[in-house]
Amino acid sequence: MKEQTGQRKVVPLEPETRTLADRVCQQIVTAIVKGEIPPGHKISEPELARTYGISRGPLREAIRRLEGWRLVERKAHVGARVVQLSAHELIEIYRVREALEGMACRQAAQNMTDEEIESLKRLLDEHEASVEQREGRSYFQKEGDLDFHYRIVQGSKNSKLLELLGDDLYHLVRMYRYQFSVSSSRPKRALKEHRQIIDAIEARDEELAEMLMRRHISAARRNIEAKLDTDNKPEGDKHG
Amino acid sequence: MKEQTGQRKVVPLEPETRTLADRVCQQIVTAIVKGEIPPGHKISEPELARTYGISRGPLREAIRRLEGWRLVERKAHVGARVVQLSAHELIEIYRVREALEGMACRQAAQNMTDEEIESLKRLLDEHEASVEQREGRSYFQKEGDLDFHYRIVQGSKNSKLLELLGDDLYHLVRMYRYQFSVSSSRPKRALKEHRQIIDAIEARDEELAEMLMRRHISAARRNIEAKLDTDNKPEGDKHG
DNA sequence: CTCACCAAGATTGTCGACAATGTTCAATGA
DNA sequence: TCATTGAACATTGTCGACAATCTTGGTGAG
Repeated sequence: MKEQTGQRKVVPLEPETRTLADRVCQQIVTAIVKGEIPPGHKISEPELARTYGISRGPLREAIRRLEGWRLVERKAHVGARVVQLSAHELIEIYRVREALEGMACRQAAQNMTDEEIESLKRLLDEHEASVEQREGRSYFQKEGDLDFHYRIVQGSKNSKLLELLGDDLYHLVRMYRYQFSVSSSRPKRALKEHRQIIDAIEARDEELAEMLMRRHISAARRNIEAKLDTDNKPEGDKHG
Repeated sequence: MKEQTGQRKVVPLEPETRTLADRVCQQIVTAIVKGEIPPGHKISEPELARTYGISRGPLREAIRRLEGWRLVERKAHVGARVVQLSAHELIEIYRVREALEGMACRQAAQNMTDEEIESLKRLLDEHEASVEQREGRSYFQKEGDLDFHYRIVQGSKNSKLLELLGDDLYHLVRMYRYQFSVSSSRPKRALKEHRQIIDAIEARDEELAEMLMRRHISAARRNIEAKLDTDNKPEGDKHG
């Protein structure tokens, strides 16, 4: 607003305005999501404090916020652990996503700007190129899929939806995608479904958009269920 | 598991096993929800530390968890404030509730035990008595309504749903119910809708149960929208 | 040999102090 | 008169130390 008050540079340069706890919180989230700190693993305060070169104060605050996000669970006088979702809970998350993102997609059909739609279509073009080239790096595919979903939720213009999905559920989904390579098994199929969805949004067909998104996530859920079944049943008991 | 190891009393009596930060966190939540700390109000660390008689350490951790729950917002080097929802955001929450609790109600029709259904029906009997007697204490009515919804969500047996609704959204809903006396305007109507819902659940009619719940919450949302309209429109601008 | 008990070590919880940043308000000059 | 500056104050951020609790390994009795 007021930039010409003096001839000095007014650009604050954003001099690392975030607090230590904020930064370390983000680092821990990344570490958890990437699987560097696996689910169920103990979060040792002295160890992490040494790792990040900070004292335990900000670290504990970061852990408390992660606790609020339900990425870690804490027991008094015992310590914090990364949450470990059962197969059942992972399925539950996908059911919640089905309801939430179905609604998000409906609202996105109402509220997304033409510009956002165009941008999202370009993103899908990139994904298609990536899939066709079969670069083998499933990383892009995994993150790309959530990028798509994230943008839909953004397009719904419902901030509460964005908080719930973006801050709570997507972290967990990401985390378990890194762990087992879930849901990247049918990239072409998924991409086709993404295109259908954005087409419905572009046509402002709320009904269809919601239905397609629900079906898309439902398919992903059944895909995981099948995978979990084949992972659990045939091997009997491992490492006798 | 092992209880008879010695002849001493093994009952731990739960000697205040919770941590200071845990207890003060709950106290702050209560204070916020009851409106003792109103929306948008500054959360002063020295002041609260004096109030609760603790040091700033545990207090800051409690605030960080509340930040994760999105009950407070924090700006670095400035402080934390209780979230202040715009009318638009409150409506957004009700839309999210519509999707989430609709699904919860469907799953409750699948998964609630007969015992839980009976218990919930008895709760509605209590509510009815309360409404008929018109005790005037709207407190029970307000809390009673959320009790009903909470039990439905519990009955869905979907733990993620319970976390999202019970820990995140219901706090906010409660908070704004205390603030303006929202949605207690049609207690008889609401009670009738509750009865319809539990009847559908008892009949294991998933489709109907979901539809009734969505309609119930949608009606509450429109009720709020109307209230907000009449609150904002007629007065023009208040206090010159 | 097994189990209970106990002591030492490690980890978590709490506190007070200091540093860094933001805010307020009075004094100054145009 | 009004905007700007800067200094004093208050608040937030970070740290190290101590207390409380849990865990672990060893010892001894049955």
